[in-house]
Amino acid sequence: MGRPSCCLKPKLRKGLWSPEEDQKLFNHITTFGVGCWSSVPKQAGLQRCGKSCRLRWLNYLRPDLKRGMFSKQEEDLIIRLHEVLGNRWAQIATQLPGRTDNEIKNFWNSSLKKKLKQQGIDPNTHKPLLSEIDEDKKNCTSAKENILQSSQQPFFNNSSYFNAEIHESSSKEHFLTKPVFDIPFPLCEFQAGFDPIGNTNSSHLLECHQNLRPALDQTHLEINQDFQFTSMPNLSSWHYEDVKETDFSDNSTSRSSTLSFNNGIKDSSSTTNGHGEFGTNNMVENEVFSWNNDETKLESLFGSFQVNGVKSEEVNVSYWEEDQPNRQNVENHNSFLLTTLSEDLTDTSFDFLI
DNA sequence: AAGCTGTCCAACCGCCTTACC
DNA sequence: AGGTAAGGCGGTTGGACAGCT
Repeated sequence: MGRPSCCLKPKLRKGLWSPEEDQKLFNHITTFGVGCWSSVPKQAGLQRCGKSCRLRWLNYLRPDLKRGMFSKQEEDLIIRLHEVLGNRWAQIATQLPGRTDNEIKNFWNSSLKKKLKQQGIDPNTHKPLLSEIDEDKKNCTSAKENILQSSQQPFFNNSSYFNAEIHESSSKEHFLTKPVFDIPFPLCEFQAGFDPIGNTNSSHLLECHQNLRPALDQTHLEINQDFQFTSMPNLSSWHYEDVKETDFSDNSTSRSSTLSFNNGIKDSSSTTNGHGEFGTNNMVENEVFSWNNDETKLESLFGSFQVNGVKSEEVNVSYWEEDQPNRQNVENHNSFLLTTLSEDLTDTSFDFLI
């Protein structure tokens, strides 16, 4: 038996948050910042536990949240990150700006798992489902031939996502002609898509880098510049010069009324006191989320980095810089490439150079 | 229109880790 | 060193909603 839930304390509200509660919490956080969550309910006049307040803020009220449907790029990225990280939603969420772990988790459970299954991919292992593996075995002429093939095409053979639909020959060729470089990367788990005969050269990581980066870039580019809230109808009474009612039918699944604050507000990196006056809030700007740090996140995944204190060779990232026309090939990504990363990135000391 | 069913997602639960005393 | 509180995270639940019969 664990510790009793903090929400079991008497007089504490549970369940859905009312707009009034949202406003109280939002006003409190934007005014005082994030401090001790356990004291927030009392200070904000809420009959909630601190944990509930924290969750509400992180998953819903944070102004940096990106609402609406996941883009194809985000979808691809989630799949690939999941292949590496598993159900570590919080870690996955760090690579999707504006998305919460809860949101990603829900999206995975409700949509992506089904989609992968429909494609004949086991969402847990990211390998072909057993029935398909059996079918593959029938089609194989010999085990020897398989080994030969895998040694020549170390990842494609075992790739869960390698199929005619998503891998055009051009991208495949491009993949196979990648330069080789060695970095001291922890090779902890290569059960998915890794060359069974030990072809563990770092070109795979480079591929990972090269294929994922454009997707990330695209994801970041697509981040809505608007600063928006949903399901906070009472907030509409605030006065913003640039507030406008916006139709998000193109990209929003919100069932509630939606407000959008345009660029002017977001660019100010400011928060509101509820009266249309914006004051810079360091908490929002720096702690909760910093758009300026997006690049840092990307670099942390793909740029110069250190593993357990050992600096990598600087990765040549010219692929997406020189090969801009191929950016549309983002969808031809190779999800398996990330399997060259450590199974447990959290246990690895990454000293990223910013 | 009413009832049923499936889907989505916000929120809770319980466990683990960390910080502090 | 041990106890406690708080934060963080992943799994799960239940209500709201949409679609179908």
